[in-house]
Amino acid sequence: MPMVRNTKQRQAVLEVLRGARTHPDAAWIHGEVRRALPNISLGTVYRTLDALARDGVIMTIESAGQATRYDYKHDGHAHHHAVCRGCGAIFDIDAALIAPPPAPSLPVGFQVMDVRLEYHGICPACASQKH
Amino acid sequence: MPMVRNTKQRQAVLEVLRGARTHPDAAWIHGEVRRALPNISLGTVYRTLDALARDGVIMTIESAGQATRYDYKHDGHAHHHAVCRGCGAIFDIDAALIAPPPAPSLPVGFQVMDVRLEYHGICPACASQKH
DNA sequence: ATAGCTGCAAAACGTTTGCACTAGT
DNA sequence: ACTAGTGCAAACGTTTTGCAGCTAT
Repeated sequence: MPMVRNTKQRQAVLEVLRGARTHPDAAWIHGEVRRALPNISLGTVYRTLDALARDGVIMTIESAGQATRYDYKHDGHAHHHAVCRGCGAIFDIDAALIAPPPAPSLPVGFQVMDVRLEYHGICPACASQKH
Repeated sequence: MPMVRNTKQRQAVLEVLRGARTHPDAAWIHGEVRRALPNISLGTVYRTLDALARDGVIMTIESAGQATRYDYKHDGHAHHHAVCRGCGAIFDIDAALIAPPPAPSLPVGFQVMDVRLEYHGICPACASQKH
């Protein structure tokens, strides 16, 4: 198995993600990390985010037709998301308010790494500007 | 409000989607629809899928780094998905086996159009070829 | 008649990758 | 020293879009 190195790029990306109050995409993260490491490349940001997601440190949120958003898993405090179909805004929902999903009939041998519950719809802001 | 036309392109795309036993992407759908309408363009397929998704007739499944998959909502027979992180394969899960999600603390005024529950992980095939 | 819809092709977009080099272990 | 990680830039695959012509209403 591969050894994982603790580079400043990885630290910086994680730091930005941990401090983010939103659910940023790779480009935004790149811009923020640049303030600490001006020469970091977007490619490295993607590679780092990929690794962090595979390690389960962060999670990804894919919205149709929009850039993938990334979400730091704060101290195992699980939460789900409400995704606006109009503007792509993402709202956090405390998982504690939702009953834990029961074990369903998954394919035999399927190893679950992540359960995600998403409410898709229209946020108030987008609903009001509709005609 | 915009009028929706019942073109043969739209009919054909819907027909293919209804008969699909898998969760195809736009390119596959395009190939299939071509058998009925050889001149239909990929752009039209995308525009049609977009409209159908907005109407709630079909749903989209976004996997990280892979093409968006489309899923016809058969007669309101709701189901959820298990998505393989390795190969992108999607397995259906009967929603009847899962407790109905309780009303959570959504943003005030948020109109829910779709609730999706996804189990992300590794399918048996991908797990066996790992070392 | 009049918009909506289409085909085409080009472009935009997010993301990945090959390479030579750097740096963590 | 060894090799994972990096910066750069080019390439990739998916999706969108401008436009002129077509077609359902």
